[in-house]
Amino acid sequence: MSLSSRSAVAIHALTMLARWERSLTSAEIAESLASNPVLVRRILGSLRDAGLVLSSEGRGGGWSLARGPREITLHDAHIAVESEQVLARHPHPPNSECEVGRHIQAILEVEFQAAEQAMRERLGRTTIDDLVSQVLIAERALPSRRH
Amino acid sequence: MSLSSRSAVAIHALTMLARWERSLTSAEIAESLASNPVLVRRILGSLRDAGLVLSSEGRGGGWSLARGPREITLHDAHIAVESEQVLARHPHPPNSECEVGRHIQAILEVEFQAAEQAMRERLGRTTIDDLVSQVLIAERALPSRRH
DNA sequence: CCTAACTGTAACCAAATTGGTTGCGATAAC
DNA sequence: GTTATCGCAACCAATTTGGTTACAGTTAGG
Repeated sequence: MSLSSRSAVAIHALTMLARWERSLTSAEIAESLASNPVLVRRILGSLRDAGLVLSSEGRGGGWSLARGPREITLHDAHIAVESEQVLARHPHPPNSECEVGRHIQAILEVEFQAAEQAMRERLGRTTIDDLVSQVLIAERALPSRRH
Repeated sequence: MSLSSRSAVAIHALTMLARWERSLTSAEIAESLASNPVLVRRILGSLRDAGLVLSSEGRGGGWSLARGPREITLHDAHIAVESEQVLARHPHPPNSECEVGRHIQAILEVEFQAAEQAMRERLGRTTIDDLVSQVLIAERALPSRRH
């Protein structure tokens, strides 16, 4: 299988905040995700720790973007909620008495980091604002009920 | 966390097969991995299904490369043992009554596939032969005991 | 033909992770 | 002070993971 879906949830939430341009509660976001508020607060909490969103407590509180949607990339969201390693390394060190075992970890580390970097670089090219634009385009393409 | 370490194990095994240029048993490979033969057979079984290695049963049997080490990339090993998706999608479909929920899955799918493709492309640039070369170089750099 | 050395595979295990949930305390607006 | 919100700990079932045991099937060699 793959990683957790936290990235998808985080990006979904960020897109909502950028789309509606107002503070949203964890309940509102949870409804769109067909999930529940606690899960949303968990993930948005990571985004807040990473400086992507702001939260305010108490009545009327909720979540809002900490910077413009053009200044938040999918990569920002990804690293905020997910561990750095996407490709898992050896579960434990190989046998150092084997010539391959002695060196493979260090060699693989370089290769895997390069591959992960390529993925991050691609994620970094799309902003939350791009996603909002795409949502609006997709919505316009729907058979409208207004006429 | 990240994916399973099957890729790392598969690449390790392929590198051994290319380095020693002879048939190896799952026990020999397991020893280098500090793991056990059944696990190795499981993973090498996937590599065989993908056409990367050959196995022969019975006494004197074991595993060997099905093609030259220059014709096997890290990407080949990766897709042979791991599911395609590296970035997890939504755990379940979002609420289609929300404008963002309606479209985010399809939009994210394109972005995530592009990011995964970038990673695969990078993995595809390194061959098992490259790793063997790097092992030999690293080994030569070690303080030798022979003099 | 028998035995030893292999692969193949099913069954099982403990540990970790995941998405989800409940409960409750803290905070702030009204 | 009541209500709406976040913050957080605790817990849960399901899944995945690396690992292990057990054993059947296959092949080479004596």
